[in-house]
Amino acid sequence: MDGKYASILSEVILFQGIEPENLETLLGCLKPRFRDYRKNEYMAVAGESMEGLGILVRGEAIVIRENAAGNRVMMTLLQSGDLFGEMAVFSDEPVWPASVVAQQTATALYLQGERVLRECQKLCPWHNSLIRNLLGILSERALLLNKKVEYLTMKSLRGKISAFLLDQSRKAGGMSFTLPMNRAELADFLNVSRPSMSREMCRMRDEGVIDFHLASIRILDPEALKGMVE
Amino acid sequence: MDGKYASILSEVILFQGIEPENLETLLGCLKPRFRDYRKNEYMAVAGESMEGLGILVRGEAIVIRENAAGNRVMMTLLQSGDLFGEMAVFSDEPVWPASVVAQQTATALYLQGERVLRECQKLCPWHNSLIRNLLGILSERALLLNKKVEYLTMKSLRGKISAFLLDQSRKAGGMSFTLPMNRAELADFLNVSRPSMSREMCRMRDEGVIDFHLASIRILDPEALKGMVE
DNA sequence: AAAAATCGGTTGCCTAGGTTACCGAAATAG
DNA sequence: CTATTTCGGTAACCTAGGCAACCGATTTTT
Repeated sequence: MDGKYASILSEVILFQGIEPENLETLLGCLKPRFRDYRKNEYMAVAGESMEGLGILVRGEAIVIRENAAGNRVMMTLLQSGDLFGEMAVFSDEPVWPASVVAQQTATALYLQGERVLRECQKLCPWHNSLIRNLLGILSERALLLNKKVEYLTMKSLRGKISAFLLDQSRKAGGMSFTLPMNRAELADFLNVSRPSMSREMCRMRDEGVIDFHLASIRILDPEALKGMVE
Repeated sequence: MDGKYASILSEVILFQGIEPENLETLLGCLKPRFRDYRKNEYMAVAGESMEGLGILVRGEAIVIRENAAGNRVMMTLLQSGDLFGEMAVFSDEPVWPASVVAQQTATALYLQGERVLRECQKLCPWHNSLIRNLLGILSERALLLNKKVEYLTMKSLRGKISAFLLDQSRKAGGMSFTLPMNRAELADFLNVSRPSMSREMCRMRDEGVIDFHLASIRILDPEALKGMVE
């Protein structure tokens, strides 16, 4: 196995809890295929059948959705160490749900789904860690998507903002916290227009429910905010 | 192990590909906990930490989301043999993402996440099938949610309808197919109001893009429909 | 330091689609 | 066979929020 990417691979969440020396053995079992890409080259095309679970080990790539009309929407930015295709490999008919395009010269590694699932000849315990990690990753992904569906499902803009802020405050463990993204990104995440969101947030501030300055938010009236959800 | 539910358990997707006689042994390994519920009893409360992956083996239950204001939204109807909590058990902090309420006298079985992941003493090969099934189920769930996010993200009602119909026709493998749900349910799924959806669908029919009568749909101009996505 | 880009707030205008309410057809019950 | 319920379509009305366009404040580039 190419040792060039050892330091990156040991950082990959998929291999968490597996010591570097064991990782080498495990990779021997998994027999990954490496592939290099040029800038702007398609690493995966939505709808085509997939070879295996991808791990980006060098460079950057974007996950995009292209609709019939042809306009691209960037969904995720992949960086070195990130996984891609993890949702689709183990499904009934493994096809890429989105396209992946290299943003620079990049290298990816692919693990065949079958090889990941099959117990290796050596019955190595690391294989078990791998599957456990995979289940954890998929669970988190599904929960995140579930959360997103919740936000998107609310009919009122105020409801979306309130739900999001309450979740953030819960995560931060207090009434004051810093937003993890800027306004444009947040508006995009909640699937609303930035000016509308800005307008609504200011209204909420005028009403004394929240206070904020740029990315720092403070919830003044949590109960009122809860009442605004839905 | 209680053999009373053997016939139901062998039908559960989680145990697909495991022969009934082996299933018994496997269950011996997994040591599930059975629990009976009365009608309207809470089987799980959103936010509380969970004991394990649930399988409904008798009766019916609903998965509900209750917001701060207190109004309930039914998310899924669980029937005998259905899984619940599969997204959360293997995540970092396993808490119920939604509440589950028995609709009738019901029985559920819980599998501890740890016991599912841990290789059993007998190194049984069925354990492997179990994990493989689990990965498959989680993948499908995540993909479904992904699809739903796609629909919800479209800003125009026409876009949502078009995307949905194109997906359905792809699934059916032809330009004529039958909708899997009625108007109210479809409107709910796409998160729009029923009258608005009806209005838009009729417009699309007037324009000659689609034709329909109740649940049977026929796409007349696929290209035009694709152009309406996004 | 000047120029350019990024970011967040603000305004006015306008329309997509929500809401309510009603109707006829079909399915189901009694 | 009548009564009731469910389902889908229709119309009038109205508003939440999208859009475009601008501004001042920061930050980054050169």
